[in-house]
Amino acid sequence: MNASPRARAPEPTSTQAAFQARVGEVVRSIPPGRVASYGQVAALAGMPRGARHVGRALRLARAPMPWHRVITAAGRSAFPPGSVACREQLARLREEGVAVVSGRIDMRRFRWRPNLDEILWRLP
DNA sequence: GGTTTGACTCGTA
DNA sequence: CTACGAGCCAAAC
Repeated sequence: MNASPRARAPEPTSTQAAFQARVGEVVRSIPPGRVASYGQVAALAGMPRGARHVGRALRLARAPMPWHRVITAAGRSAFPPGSVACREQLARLREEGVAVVSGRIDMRRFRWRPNLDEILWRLP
């Protein structure tokens, strides 16, 4: 056994792990050519006001996932304008056919609208 | 313990 | 249209 609990490698609690796993499921469900806001992903992952936590979950994510399809509710990249991450995100979205005008995306056109089944599948 | 931080959001001006 | 502030909540100090 591990005699020193403090020596244990930093692992997420079951709650965090569950949330992060759900974020991963939701994000991987976003089809190419569509985008979702952080708040939308948070709600679908079971945390209605956890928009900020989605960002962290994506940053800490180990498994590859289409993180570039998650943008702010205002239709912009959450990364600083002009940053490498921002440009890569917008470039990836453009490759998928998402129109990016002045660093902005029309959420009314490109926002992912999961059908009822997709929503129900990830309910607890 | 309290305080700050952050890949956010929303209302108000 | 942009700007600002309050609200949000777990992690990191």
